[in-house]
Amino acid sequence: MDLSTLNEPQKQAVETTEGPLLILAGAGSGKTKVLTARTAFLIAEKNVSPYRILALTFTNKAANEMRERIIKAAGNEAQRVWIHTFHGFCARVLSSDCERLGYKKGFLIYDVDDQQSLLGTIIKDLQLNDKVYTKRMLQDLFSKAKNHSDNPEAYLRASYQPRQVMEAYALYEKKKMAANAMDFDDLLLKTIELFNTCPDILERYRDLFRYIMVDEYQDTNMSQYKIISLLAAAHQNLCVVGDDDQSIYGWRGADIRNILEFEKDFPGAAVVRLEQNYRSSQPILDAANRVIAHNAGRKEKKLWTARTEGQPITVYEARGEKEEATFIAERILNGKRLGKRFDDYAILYRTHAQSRIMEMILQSMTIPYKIYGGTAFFSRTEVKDAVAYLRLICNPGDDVSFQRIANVPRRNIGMQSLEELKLAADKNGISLFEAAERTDTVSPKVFAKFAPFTELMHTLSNLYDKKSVVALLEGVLRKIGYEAYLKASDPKTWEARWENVQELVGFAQEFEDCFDSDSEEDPLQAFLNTASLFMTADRVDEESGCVNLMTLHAAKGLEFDTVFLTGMEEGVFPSQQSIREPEKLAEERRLCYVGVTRARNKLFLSYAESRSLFGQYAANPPSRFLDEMGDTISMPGSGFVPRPASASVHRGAVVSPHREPFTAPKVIEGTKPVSRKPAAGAASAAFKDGDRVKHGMFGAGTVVGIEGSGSTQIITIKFDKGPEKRLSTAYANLKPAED
DNA sequence: ACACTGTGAGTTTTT
DNA sequence: CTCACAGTGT
Repeated sequence: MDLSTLNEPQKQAVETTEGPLLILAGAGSGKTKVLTARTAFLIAEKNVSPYRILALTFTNKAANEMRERIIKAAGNEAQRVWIHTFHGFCARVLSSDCERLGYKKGFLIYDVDDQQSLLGTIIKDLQLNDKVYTKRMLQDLFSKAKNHSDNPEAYLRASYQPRQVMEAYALYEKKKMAANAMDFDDLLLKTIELFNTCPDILERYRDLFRYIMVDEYQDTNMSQYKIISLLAAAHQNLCVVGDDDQSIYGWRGADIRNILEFEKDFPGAAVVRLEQNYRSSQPILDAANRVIAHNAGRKEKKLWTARTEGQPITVYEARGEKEEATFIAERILNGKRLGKRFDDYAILYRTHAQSRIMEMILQSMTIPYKIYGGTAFFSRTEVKDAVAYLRLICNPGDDVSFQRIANVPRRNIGMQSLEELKLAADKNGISLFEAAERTDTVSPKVFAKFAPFTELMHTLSNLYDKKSVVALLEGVLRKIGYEAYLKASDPKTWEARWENVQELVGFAQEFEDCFDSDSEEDPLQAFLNTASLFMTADRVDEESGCVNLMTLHAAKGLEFDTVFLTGMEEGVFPSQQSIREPEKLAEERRLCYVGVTRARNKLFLSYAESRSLFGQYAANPPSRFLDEMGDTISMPGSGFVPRPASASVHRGAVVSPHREPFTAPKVIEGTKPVSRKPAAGAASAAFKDGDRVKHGMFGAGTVVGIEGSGSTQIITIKFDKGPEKRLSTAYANLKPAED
């Protein structure tokens, strides 16, 4: 096998096949390449059967990418390598043996929306104060408990949760069991339970998987750690890849200690550091290294690159978020003129809320963009409705789905009828569907209300030939007149919604094409579980030629030619709720590190003097992360005074809501504005290339570039002492030099 | 049963 | 500001 394209540490990581191995893979250091090569090496050089290799990832995307690349490197037999997400792997393990835990064959997977609606009924059932006990709060609490302990109930009790919470938890678990369903966290926990209570099953998998690899190890939680440990206990051939500096999911139960203490947990572990970065230029890496150095307790590593030359990082101070957005949009248009593509650009922000203004400005300048994240495909109402029909056909005991679609499309079934049915079902210990079909449980009136629905469901069930999910889905949509229903319910959005439904059909088709028809599994069953484990229908994302907008979290694992890191302000990034807690602040810093290292060639950091938050203007000082980057970046303008180290800064001050609007005067490129309002300082003076200027702080320099005009004009100056700087003419203290 | 109106809350979210 | 949801009115 040819390992010549690998560098020394990479080669070492590939060739260390026996025993525990920790690969500390810095950003952009080629970890996927190493994982792929390592798998190919095991198959080709060590004669390991592909199906004895288990590779675990977090996202479907990562799993797919790895599968593709492994097949490319090791040939078709590599298809039999077990490459799964943690949840997908657990779902697979459980689907063959869930009966050993008291589940019926073919359990359902409840996603967050299903959980929420179930919790909603529980809050009602237990008559909890819904101001104190919200769906969201219970969901977070239960998930936290399940992420931190394999005995969530004990965990809740140990944290002194009130009786109400304990009761809600018990009922939640009971109802889930009654519906033969598991939530995402259960998939992991129940797998542990299965392994612990059925030694024969654990033995089987231990024996099967001789080599185990885990991607993004820094993001594993307690359950995932336990699953890995159980499987790897005998042979210890466990290879984990990760970067403690990129651990950004602590708030979701990821335990950074898993990676920090790997060598303790698996004695004799080999450690390989991948520190050569193949992605970014030196200036970008310098800034990244500087920021992350402010975190304590790291696995020390220093990224380096052979690309020692590179464009300097640009820091931009905007007055408000509109100006920030305008600056970015202009830069992109400018780049486009110079031959860049729109999809070379990524705009990153801390929270989704920040995307609004960005979108607005991009739209107004007709720059195509796409937003990652937002409402996940399978969370869309119309998609969920359609899926709920399939779920109810598959499992009539699924009360969550029953409630969702009993009145969709409208069948004149309201709260009243539903409540009576629920009561009856509860009393008799049967499902809503069963209760609706029995004349002895509810009043004739209510029975009559549900009769058309239950009859419909029987008709729909008969459409299913146990072979084609697509045929079933299309039949269901036709029979319920879903297109007409969408049209009637919202004339503005029905087309997009119907498209989503069609997309679901497409997804089903894709699934069917890949589905092994010889398998004993019911295709519908398998389809539903696959769908539950997919956040997004990835194919929609293929659109190219667009500027990429996403949160910093969503950017992990991606790279772009040019990255704009926006909202670099205290209280925004780092976020307000993280500032006080050192652990959380450290995670924000890692998030910053992730953001910076997404850029290949050019990085922009921007902040706004004030921005509108919840309808008010809040002025925030520049992010401490800018300070922490030190002289690897240069701060703009004269107005910048380093933040005092003490916390005496008055945070979140609300400044006058009557500030001037941030709109730039509309001018045609090249003409001199007549600024509608004189900008602060000496800004109205016009500069041109080659002009000598004097800056209040940086001294004398030469103008080497001008972009935009009016209050958004940016001027690039090469200062005699020091580097190039980009300044806003409106705010920088600039004067024409006399010399 | 459904449409309307007022209130309150508002990170990040791989599965 | 802007969305989600609970409560009110027809």
